Amino acid sequence: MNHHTFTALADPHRFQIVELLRERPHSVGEIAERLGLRQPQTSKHLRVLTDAGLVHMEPQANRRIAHLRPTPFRDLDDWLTRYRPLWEERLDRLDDYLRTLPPEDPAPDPTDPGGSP
Amino acid sequence: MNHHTFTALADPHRFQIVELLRERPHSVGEIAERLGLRQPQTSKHLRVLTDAGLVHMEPQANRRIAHLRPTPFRDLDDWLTRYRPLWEERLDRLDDYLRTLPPEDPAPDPTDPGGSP
DNA sequence: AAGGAATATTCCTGTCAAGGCATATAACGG
DNA sequence: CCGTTATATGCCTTGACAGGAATATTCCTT
Repeated sequence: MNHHTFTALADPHRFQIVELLRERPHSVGEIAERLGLRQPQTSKHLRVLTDAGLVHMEPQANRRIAHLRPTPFRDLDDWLTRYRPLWEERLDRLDDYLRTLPPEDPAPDPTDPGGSP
Repeated sequence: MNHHTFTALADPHRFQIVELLRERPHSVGEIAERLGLRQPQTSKHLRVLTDAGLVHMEPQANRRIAHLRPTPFRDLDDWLTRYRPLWEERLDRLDDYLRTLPPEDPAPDPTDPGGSP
């Protein structure tokens, strides 16, 4: 996993673009309009996504159509595979998992000076 | 998917921490030592990871043990599910996929004005 | 060739995040 | 209580990045 994939997806607008492209390819203008972005920022975001390998721009006449590229998502899925035991074997070590939950009893506020006359 | 997950994983050091915690929980000092980080930055990164919900800190005597929390990874996996058709149905629309690859034959440069004396 | 539409690039600015360093806090051993 | 270990926090500086506005580029149409 190269961190550029995460960097690209970390920006909310870029994430929206990716979600939009999941349905079908869109032109730059379409993306800008449907997401309420300005055209220059849309182009910039698409450049980041392209450099990260998430998106491929296909010139088509006057426009440029943004496609999602499968590879990085597959890589992400492969990477996640090594984390699946975390929640799939959860039942085998439930006690371990329970320790990741906050305790039930309301612990006294640690910011409270505690001086209760 | 909240973008904090991606933001947390976008930093190479934090990513390394997560990869380290995948094996087993580690204390702050262990993480700092094994990754060659300074202790304060390690604490800061762990705070970011904790705020993003990726990590749970469990006090244990003098130390604080960092555990990986399964939920965000599962969320990531669920989110990715909607993208799996991208590469799994690739064969059904191979032509569409091929268009995301650069052309094999050195096509004439479209920016070339074409004037060949 | 000219005008227009679609997109990219540049410059600017504000914001935010990461590392370095010093220091504060917390829990342990004696 | 004191010193030590483990960790957190605060302050500072620097670099990256996102958005805004203007402008450049590319391609189409006529």
